[in-house]
Amino acid sequence: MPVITLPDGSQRIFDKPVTLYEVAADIGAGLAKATIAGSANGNPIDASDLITEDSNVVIFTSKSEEGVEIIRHSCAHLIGHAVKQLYPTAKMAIGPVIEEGFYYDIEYERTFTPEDVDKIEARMKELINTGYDVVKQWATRDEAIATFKERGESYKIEIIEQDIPKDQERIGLYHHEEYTDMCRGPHVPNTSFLKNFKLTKVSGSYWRGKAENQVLQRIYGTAWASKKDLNAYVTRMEEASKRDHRKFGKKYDLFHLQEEAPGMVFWHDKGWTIYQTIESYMRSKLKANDYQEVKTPQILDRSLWEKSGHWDKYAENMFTTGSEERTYAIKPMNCPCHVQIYNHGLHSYRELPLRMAEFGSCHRNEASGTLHGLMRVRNFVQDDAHIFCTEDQIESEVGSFVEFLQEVYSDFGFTDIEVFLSTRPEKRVGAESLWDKAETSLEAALNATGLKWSLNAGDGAFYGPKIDFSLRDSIGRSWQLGTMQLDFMMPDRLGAIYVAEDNTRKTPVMLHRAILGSLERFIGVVLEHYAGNLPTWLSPVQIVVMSLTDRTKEYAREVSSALKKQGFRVETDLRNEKIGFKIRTHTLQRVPYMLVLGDREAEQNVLAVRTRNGEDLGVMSLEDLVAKVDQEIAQKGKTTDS
RNA sequence: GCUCAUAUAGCUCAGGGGUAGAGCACUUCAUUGGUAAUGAAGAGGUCAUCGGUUCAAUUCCGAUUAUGAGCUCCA
Repeated sequence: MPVITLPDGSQRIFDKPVTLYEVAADIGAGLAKATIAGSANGNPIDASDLITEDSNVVIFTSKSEEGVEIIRHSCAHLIGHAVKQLYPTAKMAIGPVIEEGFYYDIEYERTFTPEDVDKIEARMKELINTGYDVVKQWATRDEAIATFKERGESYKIEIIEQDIPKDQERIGLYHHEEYTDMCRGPHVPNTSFLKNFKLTKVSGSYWRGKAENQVLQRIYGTAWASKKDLNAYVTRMEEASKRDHRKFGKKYDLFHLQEEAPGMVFWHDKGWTIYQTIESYMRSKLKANDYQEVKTPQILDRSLWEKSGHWDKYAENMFTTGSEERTYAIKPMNCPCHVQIYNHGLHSYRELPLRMAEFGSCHRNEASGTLHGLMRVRNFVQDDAHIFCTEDQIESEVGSFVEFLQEVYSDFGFTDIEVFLSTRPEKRVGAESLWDKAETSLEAALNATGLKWSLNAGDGAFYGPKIDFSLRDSIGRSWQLGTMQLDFMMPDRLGAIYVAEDNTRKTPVMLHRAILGSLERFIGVVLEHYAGNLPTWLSPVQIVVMSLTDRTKEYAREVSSALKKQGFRVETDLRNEKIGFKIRTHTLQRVPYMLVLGDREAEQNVLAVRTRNGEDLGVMSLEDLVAKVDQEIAQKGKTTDS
């Protein structure tokens, strides 16, 4: 006699065990038809599963997040059905759901080509159109093993033997006509729920993600509740690839990378202008927030890195070099250097917190396969700083840092910030008790800021736990930029001390912090965020002055030099070309303001102003333009211009 | 680093066992124009690097380097 309680609190009483589907049908025929799966007392169940006891039941349709996730999971199974029909010798490994989609890892004697993927997708569509029922069957371990043995699915057997807990007796098998897959489920009851999918790519992967294992082929796909959602996803992906910062790097002549310096950027004039604009902005912000700025060496003797712990825990990421039988490391971080500066002279507690910033060039030997444009490089500069303080000051330092960070992000047009707390990783230095203390105090400081945060267990730095700040860009992608890392280890290892109020010598706490992270990466993020339309304060060229005919060349030169004197970044286009051509060129280069100077303007000593968005601002005086652009620059990224 | 793919002019790309082509950009000439492409001519490439096969390799094969996608989100 199960009593079913629905999310709205209403109850339905049945005189015998019922399936989820029957519960839905009892509520309404429409709901029954839309039912994908559900949950009973919080446990996900299939539509065909029997509910035997009193339960709180939730029904998932394609309108719920759970429903969409199940659709994706079932699509993965459908890859299996199609692949086994087309390529009977393939072996299916695992087919999980990922963010916005799914994949299936498959072993096959040759690599799948894009044509194969097209074929698989076409077969999947055919199978969906037949609208067959997915039949679930509970099996014992032995039955499941026998089933997969018969089918030659060795990966499935390995999963049963190695991954499914020994005390779990029931295993869910899902029959897609002649194809059978194993899953904890739940799954859709019929393939007609799977219409809105698309296979996206194929790539290599390893069984269980380990490089020493069998190489598998991974077919990726995406699936959605409706055609509209699917199309929106496809558009979003296209939009993201249009925004690729590497394209902008070439198109706007900002930077390049070349074979001889993998992962290290050649900044061209225009890219370097953006870089310097950001760096000097940060410099002024740091001054305003009571940071001192320093500069330290790039190459230091191995002994220092041994003391700091880097040589031990970070060796594979460090470049080394030698001279006269000494070994040096090229610095991957600035922190040990900052402790050296701190250690010159004796500090009183009265001097703390002492905030030390450096735009120091660091090198990290990232694995070659991970390099990616400006986003993942081997040589970069962070807006790095270390705060030496007492334990009591941690909370207020974290608090003022968060304020500082929010201010900076909003100047770049970012408002959507996510916060993560990362705790002790496997590879670490320092006693457990110190880690306990560090994690507790960082968490307390984080709570005091009132920010919402989530836990990222095991993701801390080797010397301490950290808070990471991610932000979402204009198309919803998340980028981890800012960080605040608490370090009880390094000051002690490198002998930093201060004289406390009671005249004893104590070890300060060190906070490693950055707001933009690597400037290289940050510029990549900003370029993609604005889709190349940098706000005027960041634009490498802010105004272009164009002569209409050779008669107005001289006037154009005068205007141009007057604007340069005002501090604007100005280009002068005196080429013997038609004005339409010049406008096109500079519009495509996304220059915010274009000045057309013909005889009329020269006579009246005015400027005809046009924007990169095709807007004609009409005629104005030089003073008016200066005021307008100055005001826009002062607003930084908080403009609505795009 | 590993798997797969890619590498041709400054850029975007076509081509193919007998040493290469387009568009844009560049240079020159004509044109002096009013808000997203004036016309004509010209110049420009050791076809990533190093080997192998071949009468002959940019093309086929191998290695190297770089680049791209992926390699974590567990049946």
